[in-house]
Amino acid sequence: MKTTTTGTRERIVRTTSRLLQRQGFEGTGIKQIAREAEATLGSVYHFFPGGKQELAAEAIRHGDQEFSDMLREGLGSTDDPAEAVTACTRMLAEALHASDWQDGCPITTTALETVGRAPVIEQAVTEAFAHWRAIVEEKLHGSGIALTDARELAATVINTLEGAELAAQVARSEEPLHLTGRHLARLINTYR
Amino acid sequence: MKTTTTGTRERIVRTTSRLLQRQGFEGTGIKQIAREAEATLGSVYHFFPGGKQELAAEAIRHGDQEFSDMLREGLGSTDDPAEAVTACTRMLAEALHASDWQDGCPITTTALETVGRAPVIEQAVTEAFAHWRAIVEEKLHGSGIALTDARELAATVINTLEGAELAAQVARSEEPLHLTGRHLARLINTYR
DNA sequence: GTTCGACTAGAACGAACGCTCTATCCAGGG
DNA sequence: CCCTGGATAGAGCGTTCGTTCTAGTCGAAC
Repeated sequence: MKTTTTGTRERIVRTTSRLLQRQGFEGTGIKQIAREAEATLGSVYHFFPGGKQELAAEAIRHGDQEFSDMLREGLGSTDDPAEAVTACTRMLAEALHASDWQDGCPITTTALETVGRAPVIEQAVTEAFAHWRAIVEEKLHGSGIALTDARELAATVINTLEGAELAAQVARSEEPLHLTGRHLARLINTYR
Repeated sequence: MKTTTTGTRERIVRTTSRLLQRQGFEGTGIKQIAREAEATLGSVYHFFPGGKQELAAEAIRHGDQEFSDMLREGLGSTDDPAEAVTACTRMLAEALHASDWQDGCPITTTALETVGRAPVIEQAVTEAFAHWRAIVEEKLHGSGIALTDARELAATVINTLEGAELAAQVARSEEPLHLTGRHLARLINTYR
């Protein structure tokens, strides 16, 4: 049955995504993935014959979608681009706090662990960052900011969100994210 | 002889620091550390009876010092605080490029992998971030920026540097760091 | 009713993991 | 000359790693 099929595959991907987010690539074992996804090793290698790397790449793409959705929701909450970005920091802070500071960026840890040594994963990471930048860029440009400025700002917004989320996770505090929201808003407003 | 003693210990710490920077905590084995530091397993456990975690914490403190020195050097290169920060991004970009995009922030990967699960390491990470913020804060405040503003800006400067370095590493390009330098300078200048 | 392919199931492989343990080395003090 | 204790050396512990492989289940197609 198709339903069961895609069900198992998706369960594996989602579980992998969550585990990579929380414990990274090297800290997550395939057997643990199978166990927590309630699948067997055979199933995992059936769906992902490329092994751990292929599975991780797919999980990164899943995390990409997840984060993209959140960005779109936050950015869509208001017309003002500066306020829209702070809405994103607020959402990130809430989600991070709610997960007891466990769920930071879904791909950062894996990205850092595999940079320069796992091309399949690296490409998924590169694409994810490009997607996120594009989403922010579109919002900023649509709010009247010149295209080049919007593109550059978008890159800095994403990078700063990454850094702030790391800081918030380590400090177990929403403050770094809220502060980042204020500073990014201030920076954006210098372009209008 | 004392020289030999401290020599071995320090060789182990430096090697661990470099390996954690490049492959993270979970991706680095104690036997690999011993091999590359030209020490034996016995020596490693002699100096670090707390095992891998104690060794990692010590390596984090070493990376803390390393990064602190670089911050001080970059920030000291000019009086203007905005220019001083871009000097740091320039130094980071050069170092990252020179290492073939391998040597990013010395502690980020390990910090993310162990957050919430290895208190000894977490504390070393927390202290490192605090040191770095303090260094930047002192520079900004010394340049005439109000204390509260300087403190907040310092936090954002460090967080943004972290995010930009990650982006530069993934993209194998100095551009994210240079761009961040420009944006941080712009943000800082709004406070004067 | 049989054949087939997608999927499940888990035993087994060699290698590596963190760590413990005993043995040895060797300089300085008695 | 022996003794002591910091430092070195590495075999070996039990466990887990990623992966491979064979066997079995089961619905659909002919």
